[in-house]
Amino acid sequence: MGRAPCCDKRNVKRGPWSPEEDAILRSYVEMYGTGGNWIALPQKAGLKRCGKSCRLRWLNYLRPNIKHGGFTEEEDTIICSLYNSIGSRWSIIASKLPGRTDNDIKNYWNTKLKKKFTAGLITTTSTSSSSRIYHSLPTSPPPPLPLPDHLPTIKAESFAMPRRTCSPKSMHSLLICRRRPKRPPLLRPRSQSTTTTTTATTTTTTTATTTTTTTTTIAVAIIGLSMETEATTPSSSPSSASAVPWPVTLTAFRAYPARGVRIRR
DNA sequence: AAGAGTAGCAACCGCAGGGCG
DNA sequence: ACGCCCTGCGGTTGCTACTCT
Repeated sequence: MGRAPCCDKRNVKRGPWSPEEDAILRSYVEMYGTGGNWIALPQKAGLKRCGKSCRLRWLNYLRPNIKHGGFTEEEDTIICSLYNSIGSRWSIIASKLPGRTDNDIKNYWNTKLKKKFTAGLITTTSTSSSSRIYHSLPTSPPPPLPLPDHLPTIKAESFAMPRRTCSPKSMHSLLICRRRPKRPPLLRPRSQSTTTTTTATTTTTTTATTTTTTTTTIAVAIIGLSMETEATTPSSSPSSASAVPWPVTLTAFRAYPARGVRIRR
């Protein structure tokens, strides 16, 4: 039996978000919350968007406390250390960097940091033997290790998935396994979007969210690595996290030029 | 000045896995 | 126990802006 699509793609708008759509989504979520159902949200809010698209837009762009660009050297080091240790678990890495999204970190890594890291311009501060081993293979995550027979069930709150409880199997998958094989390239249709050009500025003061540092420690224990992540991620400690109210967030809307519609290959 | 090449990044996709009836 | 629904994740695409020739 095939999987039901998350939405009717014929009737949803795709492509870049317009400032108007952003405003609608922001005001709706701020007023009513997500209601625990992103699928139903766009209809309630009056948006012709897929629920997944709304969620993504909110999480990566509209949500308060989001920082864009301007990665500090300290953040670079944290990202590299964690990538060195756990590979491309962007959500986990993002949970260590308040105000950063996994998408942002992923993009930053792919476009800039990977090159700097491979060129040796950034060094991780981890001194464990395993980290040293993986440091020699900076572009690859650690290889999969055998799944132990008896693993405890662990609350996954610190994995930025508060609703979930990780079974040993899913924890293994989460930490080690590649999720899926590569799919063939696809030329996706892009929707046309409005041509409005608006610049808006949103100022948000924030209170830092305390992120526990147990995440990687647990992960490391499970996969049998002796990693000193705690020591390598100074900004992730609860005390320092709460002591650093990260700066005011400036959100500038981009211009949204019209784009052509492309046909799926 | 114009075209080609490259970088940056927002957004999309499909899948895995947990929740819940 | 089972199957559907929904969320979250990581990989990828493709458009825009920038740089180079």
